[in-house]
Amino acid sequence: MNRPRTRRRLSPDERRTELIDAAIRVLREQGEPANRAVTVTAEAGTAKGTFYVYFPSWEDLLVAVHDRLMDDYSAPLRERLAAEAPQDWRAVLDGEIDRFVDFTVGCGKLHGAVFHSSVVPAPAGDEHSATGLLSRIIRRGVEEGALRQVDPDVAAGLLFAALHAAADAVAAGGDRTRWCGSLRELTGNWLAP
Amino acid sequence: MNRPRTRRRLSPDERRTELIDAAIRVLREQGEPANRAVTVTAEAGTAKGTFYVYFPSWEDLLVAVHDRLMDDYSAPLRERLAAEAPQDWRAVLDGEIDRFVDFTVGCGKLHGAVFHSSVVPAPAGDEHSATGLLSRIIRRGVEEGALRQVDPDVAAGLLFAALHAAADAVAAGGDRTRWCGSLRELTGNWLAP
Amino acid sequence: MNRPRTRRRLSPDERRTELIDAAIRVLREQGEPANRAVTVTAEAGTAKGTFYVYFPSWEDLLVAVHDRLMDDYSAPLRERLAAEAPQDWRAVLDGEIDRFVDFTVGCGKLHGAVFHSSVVPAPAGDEHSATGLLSRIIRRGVEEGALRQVDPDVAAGLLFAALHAAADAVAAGGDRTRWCGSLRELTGNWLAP
Amino acid sequence: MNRPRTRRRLSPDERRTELIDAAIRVLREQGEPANRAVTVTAEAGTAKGTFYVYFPSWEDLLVAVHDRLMDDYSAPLRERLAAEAPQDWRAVLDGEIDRFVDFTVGCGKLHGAVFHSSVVPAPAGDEHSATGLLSRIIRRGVEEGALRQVDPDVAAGLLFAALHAAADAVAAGGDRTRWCGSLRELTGNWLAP
DNA sequence: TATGAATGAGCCTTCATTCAT
DNA sequence: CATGAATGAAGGCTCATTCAT
Repeated sequence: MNRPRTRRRLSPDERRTELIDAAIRVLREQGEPANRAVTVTAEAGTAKGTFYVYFPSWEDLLVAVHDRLMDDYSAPLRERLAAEAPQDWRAVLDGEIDRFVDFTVGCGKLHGAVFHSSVVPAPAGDEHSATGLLSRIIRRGVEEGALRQVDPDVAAGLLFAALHAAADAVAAGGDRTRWCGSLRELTGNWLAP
Repeated sequence: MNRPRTRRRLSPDERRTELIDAAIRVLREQGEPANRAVTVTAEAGTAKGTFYVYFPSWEDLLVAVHDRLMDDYSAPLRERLAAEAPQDWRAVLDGEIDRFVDFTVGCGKLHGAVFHSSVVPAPAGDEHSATGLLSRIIRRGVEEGALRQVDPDVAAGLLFAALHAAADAVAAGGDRTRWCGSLRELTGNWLAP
Repeated sequence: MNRPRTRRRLSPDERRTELIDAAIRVLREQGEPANRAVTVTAEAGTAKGTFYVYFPSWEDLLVAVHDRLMDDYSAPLRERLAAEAPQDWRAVLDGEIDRFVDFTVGCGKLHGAVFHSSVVPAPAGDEHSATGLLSRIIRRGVEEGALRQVDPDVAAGLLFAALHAAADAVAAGGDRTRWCGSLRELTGNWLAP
Repeated sequence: MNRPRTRRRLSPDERRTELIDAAIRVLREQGEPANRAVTVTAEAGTAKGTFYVYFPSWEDLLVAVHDRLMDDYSAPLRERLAAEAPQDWRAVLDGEIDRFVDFTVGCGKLHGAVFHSSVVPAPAGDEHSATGLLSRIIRRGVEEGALRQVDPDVAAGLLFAALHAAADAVAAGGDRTRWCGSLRELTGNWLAP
């Protein structure tokens, strides 16, 4: 009687990836839904119980989503940081302003769920966190004389907060040019050597 | 513990105030608890049902708590803004850095529950919101030549985010001097005319 | 502080009457509301607690409402029954068909709340109940040869049910002429001697 | 009493049936209980939450119970109506008087909960409703000359009400012979051609 | 007598998680 | 591995009733 039409047999990695993909779609559109495991597995086209095969709890999924997004976002930056030659870190920061706002706005409601969550910790030193990346950029900028002498970790925290605020404001309907412009003015006056 | 044998009959205003006070105590120490109405009324020494006499839902209480905190915090600033004589708005902002961080750290877990909540909206124009206040300060500063020409609303949003980040960091164990110092450096370079 | 604008001091009977009036208004329009004591006292313009001064419980109010309605409705019938001279009881029953349907339709939602309620018992012998009245009419009709020999109590029960059904149907939008006509046909063939 | 140590996993249809069965038992004996979901699931030997897996609300269960009872009761009638040959519809109605009273009395308190409920609507045309069935019987009877020319829908409504009243009276301790006899007299005189 | 703030038992419902199949 | 029926702890909220004023 209970004949599941197709018991899609995937490799664990594929299944896991599908769940994360589904979660990203759900979070982007609805934010954190009620009945989280059900909503995500329905979106992924699997059974409710499958959720717990791959993630002991919702928070574990959130961490996985966070890591995925950060990896995607930070790939070009990590590449840049891997290069040892001096670079124009001021320009890099300027570029990140737009890129970060675009990224955040594109995330829709996902952003609040994943990044404002107290669940996903962001230790300053973690190179996979947003502030971790900014911190490394600023450190390089300071070392290479492209930026004013500031405390890289603290500056990264402040900058990230400001970026965040701008992105949220734009996502909420604020004027993109105005926010990004002000942000550029802020970083310019603050971090120029 | 306290078993008041008799009903304490209070005026609605007093009871409401007691409930808000109790909620602030609870939020400060535990953050948002499970069984919210029960926890708050127990702290207030009243019956569970009394909660719903005064607040149709938890969110209504949160709004009341938010308003109370903002009113308390903003009282001196509103006074300053009421005065028409020119003032040293740079110094005011510098002072707010410390005052805001102190305030936020003193809020403990309350802060996240009330201010990160999507429940309590903070329209830019609202003079009772934190950004609304900052915006008015910055506007005055710009008008009176104490601050660089910036977009007051946007600048307030960015500044508030940075203040917030610093306060959160200090609350989480960060070095207060370092964060406030960096913040002062940021505002100094950014907003000095 | 708590100064009730006017503490209307009425004689207990007036107060009681006002509450019953208010209950009838409420029941007619909303049927049995949620928060019954509150709804009725609000309609009556008194305080919630006053309800319990006059009625130990909702059911007691229902009984009072029932008695009031029945007294009003049955007044002409009781008068007729008091007269000892023989009467055309067939015509009386025919007339009651329309009067009862009018009455019931006019009651709106009140009807279901008060008369379908298991709370208000209607002992067959009770001359204040609808079936009690019908029973006495039928008994007189049988005794005076105006009606076929039937069991008065049982016939009253069946007739009342049929009247009720017709009234409910008309209240629900059924065709009045059709229902009353069929009812007249029923009683005619059934009860004619 | 029964503590099933292990989860009883059934097909949805079986579980649903068990819940409806349990509900019928409960309603028959207690009428509509307080804590409805708990009472029914306890009777069914399942966990409270299981109720909501099968019925979004109590009213949905009531509808299911109603349908089940009507299907059971009406099965022989539907069969009769399916046959095209003329039948003695007077005798059928006479038979239904006893059968309906038996059925209703056997329902105990269930009857009021399910059939007096405003939740379960009974449109006149619905062949699964009691009046719908009676209506079809009367229509056939009229067409085949076994019954007087009456409006089938209206007559069905009136007849059903009378049947109901008799059944309720018998259930409440009334004399079965008296009520059924009077009912037979009523239908005889009313509907004989 | 009248008031309306206060009470708390109790019902409804959700949903994270388990586990028999 | 995958499934989805089953679970039950937990929280939200209502409202009949009480009682201090």
